[in-house]
Amino acid sequence: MSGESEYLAAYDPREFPPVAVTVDVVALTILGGVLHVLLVERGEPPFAGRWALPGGFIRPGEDLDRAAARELAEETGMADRVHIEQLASYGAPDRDPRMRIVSVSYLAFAPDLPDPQAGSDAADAAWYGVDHLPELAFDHARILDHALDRARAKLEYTPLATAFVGETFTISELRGVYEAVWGVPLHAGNFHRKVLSVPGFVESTGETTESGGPRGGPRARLYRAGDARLLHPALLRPEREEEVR
Amino acid sequence: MSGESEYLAAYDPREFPPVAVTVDVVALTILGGVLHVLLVERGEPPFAGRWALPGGFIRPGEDLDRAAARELAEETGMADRVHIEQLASYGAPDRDPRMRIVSVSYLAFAPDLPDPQAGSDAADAAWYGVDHLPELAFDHARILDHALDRARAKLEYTPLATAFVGETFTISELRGVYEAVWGVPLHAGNFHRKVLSVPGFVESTGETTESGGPRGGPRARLYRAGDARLLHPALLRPEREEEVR
DNA sequence: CTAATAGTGTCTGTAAGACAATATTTT
DNA sequence: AAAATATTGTCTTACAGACACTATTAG
Repeated sequence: MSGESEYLAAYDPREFPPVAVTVDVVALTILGGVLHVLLVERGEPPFAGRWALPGGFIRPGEDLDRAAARELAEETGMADRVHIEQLASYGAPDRDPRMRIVSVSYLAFAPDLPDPQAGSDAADAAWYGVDHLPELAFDHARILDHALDRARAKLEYTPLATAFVGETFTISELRGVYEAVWGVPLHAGNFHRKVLSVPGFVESTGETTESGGPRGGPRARLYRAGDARLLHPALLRPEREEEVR
Repeated sequence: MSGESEYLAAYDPREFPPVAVTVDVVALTILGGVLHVLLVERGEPPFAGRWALPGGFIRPGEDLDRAAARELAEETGMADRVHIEQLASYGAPDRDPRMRIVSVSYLAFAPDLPDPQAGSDAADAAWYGVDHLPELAFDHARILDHALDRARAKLEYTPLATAFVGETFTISELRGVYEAVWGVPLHAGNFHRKVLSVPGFVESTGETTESGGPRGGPRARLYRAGDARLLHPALLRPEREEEVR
C-alpha cells in the first residue's frame, strides 16, 4: 500500500473521488438438463428494462462474501445448499455511466430450484438458458463469460458438480451436470467408472432409486458427495484444441 | 445490480458511506534459485515500519489493471517483460483500521531483476525470499498466501514459467523456475522430455549457450517461449495428498 | 417383447515417473 | 582424470477413451 499512508494522513472522505463497490452474482443452476443463469430485469435507468446479473452495493460493515450471499438470497430465497465463491473484479472507469463503480463478481451454484422471486428492487427475475441470453446491461455479458469459463474449469478438478444435485444422486444425474455445464455429451460407461475411481469424489449410500428411469433401465445406486476438495486425477474435458493457442 | 437503481436514484455521493479501492501487487521473481516477493516498508501509521505488499489507491479514470501496473512500476521501474494478472479482492470491514477499504490483489511475474527502488511514499523496498518473510501489515499475509497458491497452480497448466526467465533460456533454467516456485526438486531427464513434448510450450532457437554450466556439463540448447496459452497435457506437481481433503 | 439405461469388462494409445546410459563440458 | 550437467533411451504403471457386453426396468 505504498502511498496510502501519506494519502490518508491528509485525507478527507468528503474530498475523495467517490467510488462505490458492488457485488454481482452469477448464479447457475440446471433446469431440464440445460445450464441456466439467474437474471433480473432492471426497473430504473440506466439500462431500464434490460436484463442484468443480480447484485448491489455492499453495506457498511458487510463483508464482500456476505453481500453476495445476501443479494442472491433476495432474488431466490435460497440460502442453504448454495456454493458461492468469488470471481474477478471489474473497475473500468466507464463501466457504469453514473459514477465510478468497482464490481466484485461471484459465482454461485445451486441444485434444481423453484422460480426466482423478483427482489424488492428488480422488475422481474428469471432463469435463462445460457445459450439463449438476452442482451445484458453494463459489462455483464463479459462477467458472465468469465464466470462460465471458471465454472467449466472448476468441474474438472473440484467436486463442484455435486453442488448442482440433491443430497443423494445417481451417477447419471452427476453426468447430466457435466454435460449441461460443458455442453458436450459424455460416454456413460467411462464416466461412471471414472467418477467411482476418484478417491473421495462420491461415496455410496447403499440405497438405490425407487424405480428405473422414465424410459426404462435398471434402478441406479445412490451416492452422496465425498470428502474430497480436489479431484485427483481430474476429470478433463474432451479435447479443446481451439483454446490452447 | 438489484437495488442499485433505487439506491442511486436518491443517491448523493456526499452521504454515501466512504469506501476506498486499492490495488495490492504480489510481485514475484526468482533470485539465486529462490522465489522472492517484493515488499515495501511502510513509512506512516498504521503499521509504520511494518512490511507490506506494494499498492495504493486507484486514481480517478484509471482502470484496475493500469493501477496495478503503475504501482508496480513505481517500486521497481519494471514495465516491460512483466506479466500481471488479477487475483482476488478483499473487503472485510475491519481490514484497515482507518476506513472501509476494498483491495483488489494482483499477481506479477518478472525475470531476474536489479534491486527495487523505494517508491516516493515507502520507506524502503526489498525482495524477500518467500520462506523468510517478515510479519506483514494488514491482511497481506493472507493475500500473499493466496497469490502463491495461484502462482503454483498456474505453472501447471500455463506457460507462465517463461515469464520468469529471459528472452531465451535453457530447459534447465526453466526447471529452476518450477523448482523454486513449487519448492520441490524435479527430475532433470523427465522434465526435459516433458517440456519438449508439450506442443507450443517452447520452441528451439537453434542456438546453444556459449559455454557449459559453471560446474561443468555440456552446452545447453536455447529455447524461447512458444505460442501456447495453455499447456496440454499439463505439468502436474508431484503428489499432494495433503491438499486433497 | 423392445427400447433404454446402469454398470462392468477389455483393449489401445498416451503419458508420468523411475532409472539407466551417453556425450559434453568445467575444474 | 573427475565431477557435473544435457540429453536420450527404456521400462513400468496409470489412466483416458473406444467399444462391447450383461442385467434390469419401463412401456
